[in-house]
Amino acid sequence: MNDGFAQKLLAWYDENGRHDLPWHHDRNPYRVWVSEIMLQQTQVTTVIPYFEAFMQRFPDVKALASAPVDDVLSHWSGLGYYARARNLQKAAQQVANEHGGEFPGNLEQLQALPGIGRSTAAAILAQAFQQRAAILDGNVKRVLARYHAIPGWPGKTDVLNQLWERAEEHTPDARIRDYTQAIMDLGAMVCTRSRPACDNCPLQNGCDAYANNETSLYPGSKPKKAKPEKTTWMVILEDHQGRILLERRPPSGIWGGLWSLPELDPAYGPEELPDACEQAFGFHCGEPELTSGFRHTFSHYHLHIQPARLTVQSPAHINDRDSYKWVHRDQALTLGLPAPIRTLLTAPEQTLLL
DNA sequence: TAGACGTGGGA
DNA sequence: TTCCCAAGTCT
Repeated sequence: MNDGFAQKLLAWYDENGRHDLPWHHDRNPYRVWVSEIMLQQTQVTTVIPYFEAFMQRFPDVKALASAPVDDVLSHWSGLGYYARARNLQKAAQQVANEHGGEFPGNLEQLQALPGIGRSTAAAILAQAFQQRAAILDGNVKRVLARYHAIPGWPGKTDVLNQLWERAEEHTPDARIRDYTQAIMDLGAMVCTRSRPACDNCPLQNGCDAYANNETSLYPGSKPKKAKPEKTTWMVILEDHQGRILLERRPPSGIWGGLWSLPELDPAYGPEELPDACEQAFGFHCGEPELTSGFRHTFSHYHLHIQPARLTVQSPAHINDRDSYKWVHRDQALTLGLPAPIRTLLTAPEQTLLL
């Protein structure tokens, strides 16, 4: 399409875009890939320190492929969506073993790697290989939904298909790397979710939503549903050496693969916790110390985390050595922990008023 | 296809 | 306080 969309965007980008993000330096497929995975559903300012530390520890595909998975997860601790980290390493191993250590330079083979979908594959192609490919992230969805006044929530397939069609139309042959960055920058800096800066927008002339003074209607909002409330015991089991028991969470599900505090069924009453511990872990505990719990909000539900601290009375030995370990607090903080558990262990005064 | 999957910031 | 949602993908 030759309506000047890309040209206007590129001219704006040259003057106003973000040209100095960490992954813009030493640009290669590996760095571009890692940055794109980290940036999924995650804002730039959050990603930057994680990206820097990750690159220090895992400078190339080989380093990532051969690292212990716990090491990878510990560098992801606090970023969220931990399947991204597990898939990242799986993909690194596939690149190392099936592609001779070099990233494939086409859409199909990139998308075949775990964690890389249509948009991320296109972003890698554009940024690292300078090949024409259309991306469609949250920023681009917002820009295009407004520019073309496309109604409906982008979570619906037909809306999404319309957006992809427009994304493909506008994507130019030349300066694909800059264009890809430019349209994301416009969405992040000008065509923002609330109070877009239409006065500074290079696409104002031609924007259907602006023409009708209806920018707030696009993109259509997601249908709202009440979040369920869940409750759990999180037990802080402490042995006579001052170590606490950590449990490795199952590979799928919330906080998959991370180390965390053992959970106990919320149906147990406080006085039943010692027995419950004996049943679950095989050793006897003293009376629990209870504190006020706190609520943690996830995307799909609220979780009431009720901490209980118990001192282990009998000698502590756990059969499942792969899923449990005794560590001191300082050691625990070097592991991949869920953010609220990290807070609980780092700043107990905030949650544990003992 | 709808729901699962984290966390932090803005309104 | 509460809701929304951000460089999406997987099941």
